[in-house]
Amino acid sequence: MALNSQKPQLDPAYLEKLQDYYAEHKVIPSYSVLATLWGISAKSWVSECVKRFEEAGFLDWTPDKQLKPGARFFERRLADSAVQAGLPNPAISDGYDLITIDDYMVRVPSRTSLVRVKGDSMVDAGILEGDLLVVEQQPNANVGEIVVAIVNNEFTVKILDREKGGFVLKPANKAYPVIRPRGGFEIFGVMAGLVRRTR
Amino acid sequence: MALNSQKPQLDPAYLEKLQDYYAEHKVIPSYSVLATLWGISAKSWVSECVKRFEEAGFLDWTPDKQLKPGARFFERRLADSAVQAGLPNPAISDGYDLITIDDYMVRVPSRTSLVRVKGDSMVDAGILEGDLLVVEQQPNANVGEIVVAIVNNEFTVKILDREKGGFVLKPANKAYPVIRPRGGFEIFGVMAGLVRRTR
DNA sequence: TTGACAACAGAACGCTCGTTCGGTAGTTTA
DNA sequence: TAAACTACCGAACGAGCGTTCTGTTGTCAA
Repeated sequence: MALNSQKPQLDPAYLEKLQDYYAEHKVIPSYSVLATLWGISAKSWVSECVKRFEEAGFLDWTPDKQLKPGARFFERRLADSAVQAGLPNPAISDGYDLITIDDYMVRVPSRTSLVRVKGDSMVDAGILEGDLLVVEQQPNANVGEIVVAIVNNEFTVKILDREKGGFVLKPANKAYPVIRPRGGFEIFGVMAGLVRRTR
Repeated sequence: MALNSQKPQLDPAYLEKLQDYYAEHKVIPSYSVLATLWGISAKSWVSECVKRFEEAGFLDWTPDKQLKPGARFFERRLADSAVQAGLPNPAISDGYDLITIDDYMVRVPSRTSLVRVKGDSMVDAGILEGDLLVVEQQPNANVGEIVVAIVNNEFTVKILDREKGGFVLKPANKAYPVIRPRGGFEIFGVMAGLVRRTR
């Protein structure tokens, strides 16, 4: 006989609408607003759906019994290069990996900060003006790493290298010279990643 | 003793506690929880403080009269290029830092997915192999935009362009040819940003 | 010394919240 | 064909919500 282990179905469209609402307002609405959002006219059914999302990890509760986004709420679909014919199906977690961008980028939140890139001295490393560099703050780095250094009281992004005279900062752009600051320089942190918004 | 200004004073410590609470739970709590959080025992006073934060732009209301983070709620120091004495300026600068990178990158969660970049055909646009492209799914795009297209059942990232024969896909790398697929191609979405991890 | 004012406390109130329970229509299962 | 299940609707209810109004205390300027 068929085992009745199938999980209650949850509507992906509901989750998407909630995520879009949250993206706009940064808050989880009340059940009656959720009802309107989802096109449902009974709060009792909203309650049931919320329970399912809760069990699936998309919603959670604060210690004060307030509804809040769950651990999986901010997951993004990672679409793979190989795609089956036609549109990828909208089903949750079907042929996709799910990650959150923050978890992906930030390993040590307390030491991680963002630095906006100025200039084009690192274009050959794929770092463009306006990009946000994810930087792990630390006072030293290895040769070859991309570092954010403080030179003349300004942040500068360069590749750390060594010459006979000591450490130098190499740009990734032939149009710029190697920087050899008198009296050395201070390392603010090491590049751990970058984020760029183009739209 | 510190002088009070003429404007109603708002306690920065209150805002910080709220921001910490929000960072943990991703939700604005109720007035009674706020009272506990702030060490206040009267909801009436919480109401007063909320009004001040609202006037200052740190809090706001949804169309459904629910309290939500305001425009300045996520305002933080962004490590700016101009830095003094080794430490970022503690004063609020013109830049915004974000609580989550996810917020920065994703505007429409339901239509946003991630695609890993293969190959180096877009290096001149600062898009390297292994980068994660943030893609807003939509079936069409404008000429000049960077799109993710489906060619031969595979994702490919290129610049959309137009020739007399119709739409074509241009790489951003002189070593690669322009792609003119027979029978056209399908557009999966438009690039909205990218994230790269280098460590 | 008085009086204005800012920073709270506390109670009272109407309204909205989420829960519960009972009902119905359509679809499977046996 | 009947029982079981799923997906919803609708009313009722008590608890908690945010507002408002009335104190109380401390500080400072006149």
